[in-house]
Amino acid sequence: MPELTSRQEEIINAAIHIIAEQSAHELSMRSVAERVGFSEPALYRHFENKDDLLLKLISYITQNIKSVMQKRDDPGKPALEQLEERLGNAMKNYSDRWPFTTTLYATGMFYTNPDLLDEFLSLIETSITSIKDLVERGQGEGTVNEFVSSTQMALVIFGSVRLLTERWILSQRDFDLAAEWKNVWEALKAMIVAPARRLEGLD
Amino acid sequence: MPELTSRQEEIINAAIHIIAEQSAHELSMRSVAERVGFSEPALYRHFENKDDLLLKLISYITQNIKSVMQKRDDPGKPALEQLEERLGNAMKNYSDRWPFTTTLYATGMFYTNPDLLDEFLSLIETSITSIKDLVERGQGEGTVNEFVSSTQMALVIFGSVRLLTERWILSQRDFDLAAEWKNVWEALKAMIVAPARRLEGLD
DNA sequence: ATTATGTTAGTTATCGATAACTAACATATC
DNA sequence: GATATGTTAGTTATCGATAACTAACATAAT
Repeated sequence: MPELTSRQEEIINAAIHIIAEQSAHELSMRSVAERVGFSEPALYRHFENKDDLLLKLISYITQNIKSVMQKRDDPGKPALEQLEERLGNAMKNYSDRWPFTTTLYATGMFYTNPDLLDEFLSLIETSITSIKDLVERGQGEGTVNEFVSSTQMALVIFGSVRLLTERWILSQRDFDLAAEWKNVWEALKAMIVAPARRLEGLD
Repeated sequence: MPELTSRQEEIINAAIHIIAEQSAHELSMRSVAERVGFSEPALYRHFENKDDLLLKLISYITQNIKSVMQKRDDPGKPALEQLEERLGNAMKNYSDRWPFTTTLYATGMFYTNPDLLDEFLSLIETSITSIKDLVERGQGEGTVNEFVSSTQMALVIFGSVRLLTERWILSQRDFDLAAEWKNVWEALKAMIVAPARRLEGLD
């Protein structure tokens, strides 16, 4: 996680808004300079080259998203509740900071740069692991079905997060992401709870 | 679905291989012409412009993927079996025709063109609907949990498909997609089966 | 306190490379 | 001999990047 100067952050935010409001292939050193309000060569005072800017931009975004998913585990609170809260927060964050979200999805695999690929993979693996840990604790607490592998369950849950978000972006954000997530989560919860609970209607 | 001449198909396949083996932003009329073996202006005999090529390329790919997901429903076969077969086939298709798959994910949201966005949205909605229909029939047959909305269930299932595939691509396809899907599907099946069946271990 | 020196952060002008695309011409096929 | 399909040679626009320069400011030496 590279330390950014306030100028770098300012430039990166300009770039993010270009990608989100226009498109990824309209992102150029020129368009960024124009948006941030000074000349193009000045950007090279703050970033080595375009790739450097892009890499720092991506890790700026992934860092932000990771920080929401990787909240400290509060052992006092039931795992299932905590998972619900964490995913709800993540969705609210996606929604509030939609330029970040849009940029993340827009640049997804656009680039060949191996450092960028690593950044994406790491974001996905971090998110899945964070979910998996809570799922496992939930299995220990008897609230989550323990006959399904926690790894697979985490993938299924995070897959739902990603797909709903992708549809939201493709539809130009024309529905309420956080509200729609509540519906998906209710369905998901019914699918992952421990069998006994399910029959007794304790969920 | 535009009819393609064999030349157009040849050019499109060259473009797909460039995106898959190099990257989306190395796709230019020049690189396509080079790969297909003749000069750049010749491409304009077959496509109006780059956007036209790109749009036909995307719909060529989505058409191919849709055709696997939209198989005719065989009412004789149990819905759950049929769903398993269809998703397995889709995964095998993703794996075998990986340049298609990689291209689809690489161009995902790269472009602003509304026609391209529609093409992507349509692919996702078609896939989800196809899954939803089988889920609903499964609920009618009593094999699938009917207390969870079929729409949400379909989203969860297709989300798993997408996320696994995305990880596979990001990891440079370094695991066996179809084999890994079997594991995910087993977990998924345990999560969607009807409660009674689950307790009786009839799955 | 003033002068000398160095650093930071901006400017304009320009480079070579490459992008998409076009006009004019050539050839082959039916 | 006309139509389809290719070529060569060019245009214009834009890209990332660099060179040469300067204004503003901090700090150190005299």
